[in-house]
Amino acid sequence: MTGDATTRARGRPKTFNRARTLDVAIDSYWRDGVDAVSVNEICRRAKISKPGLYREFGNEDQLMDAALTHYTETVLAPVLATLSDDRPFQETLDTLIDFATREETPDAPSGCLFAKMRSFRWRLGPVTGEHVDSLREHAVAAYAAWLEWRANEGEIELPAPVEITATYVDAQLTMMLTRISAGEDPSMVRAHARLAFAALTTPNGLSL
Amino acid sequence: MTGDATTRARGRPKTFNRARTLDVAIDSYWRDGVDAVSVNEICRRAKISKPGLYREFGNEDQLMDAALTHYTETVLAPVLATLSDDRPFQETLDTLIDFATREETPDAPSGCLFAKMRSFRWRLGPVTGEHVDSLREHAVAAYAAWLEWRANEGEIELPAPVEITATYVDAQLTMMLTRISAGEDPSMVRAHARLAFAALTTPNGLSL
DNA sequence: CCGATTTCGTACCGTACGGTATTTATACTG
DNA sequence: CAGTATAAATACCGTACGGTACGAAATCGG
Repeated sequence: MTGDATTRARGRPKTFNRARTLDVAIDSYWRDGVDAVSVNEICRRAKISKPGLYREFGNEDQLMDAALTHYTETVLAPVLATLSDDRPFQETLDTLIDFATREETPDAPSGCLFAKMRSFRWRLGPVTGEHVDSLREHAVAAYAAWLEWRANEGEIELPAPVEITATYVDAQLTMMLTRISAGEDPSMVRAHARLAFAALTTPNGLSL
Repeated sequence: MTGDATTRARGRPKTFNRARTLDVAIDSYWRDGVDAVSVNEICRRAKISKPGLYREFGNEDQLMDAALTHYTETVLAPVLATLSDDRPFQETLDTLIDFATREETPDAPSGCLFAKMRSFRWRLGPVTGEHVDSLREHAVAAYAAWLEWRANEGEIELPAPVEITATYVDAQLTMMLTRISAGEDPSMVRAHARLAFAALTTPNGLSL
């Protein structure tokens, strides 16, 4: 019936900028940590009123969830997608390490919002919390598929059952992200990554 | 002049039990996390009044510092002391891993208060914060001395300069403690420890 | 211009925090 | 039994939090 491009407005036109608010929230959570940024502070930074934010997102839990969703789509998914690229094991691994140890830039803080949420798992609301759990499972499954693939290609030899190796990769990358966020020296973290992933790249695995 | 066993009291006798309050504080911080326990909550659990606690410890920062001091003396120091024992490398390493992956007991929560404070370094007050920094340096130095000792004995071959290897051991143990506190499966964490420390125990080190 | 409709933000609610002013309780001293 | 010294806890301070009631503002159809 209403053939217009957008549905014609009836009352006061909406001025709330959801995308911009979400950007501020993501940047704040990412840069300063989920626990250090309040809803009040996000409203201050985004220059919006608090009821405006609550009308748009519902509550703090759903705001975080929306931030995590958008972060996943724009940042995390491309990284995990590289696990499906048919490249040498070491190249893909280096991509992961580079992501985890990336230095801060004006538009992208160091570390990873998802990793920060994981380390605060027990403080998250139910929606965000379960979202984090599911993302974690998804990431581990992606690592497992990648590792089995490269093992079948004869490129690496799994030093332990694939579930254990995949969660090991996940744990090591998460730790690297945490340490980079904590301000540790990226070159030191990268040096540790070489040690941690030697278990995968040394031909004989471990003798233990 | 006052020859009595204890100095005779002049006013109302002191009933505040410092040791017991400190025990409650340590257990609370250790079990629930430094960030999750308020001064109010510690007073509630210790059944003391808030001014009483503030008279005894000064402020929250100094209370945490006192808790960390006592925890270090009673829990941490004995563990670090094992690094000076003349035992096979693998035995001492197993001791460290056992400490890091210990299950919770009624009187000792899993994880490590020091590790929990480290992950909250930037939220700590100045006193506790610098205490944590200095403890960390002390621990890394102890790891470095141990590693060099066992390398000189020909028991292991350092896969990287000793400073890097020592901080690697520190980082891995800290991560294990963090994950155990987060409720992860201890057997999984131990399996990952075997992978992480393979870089030290495999004869050839890494080929990377 | 007048309601009807929708969105806006000010001002507020209850709670909890770290920290303290002040009063009350308990002892010794003369 | 005063008077003094010390330590106890009640009751409060200012601030910040997550969340919302409610009236003001802006656009519509008539």
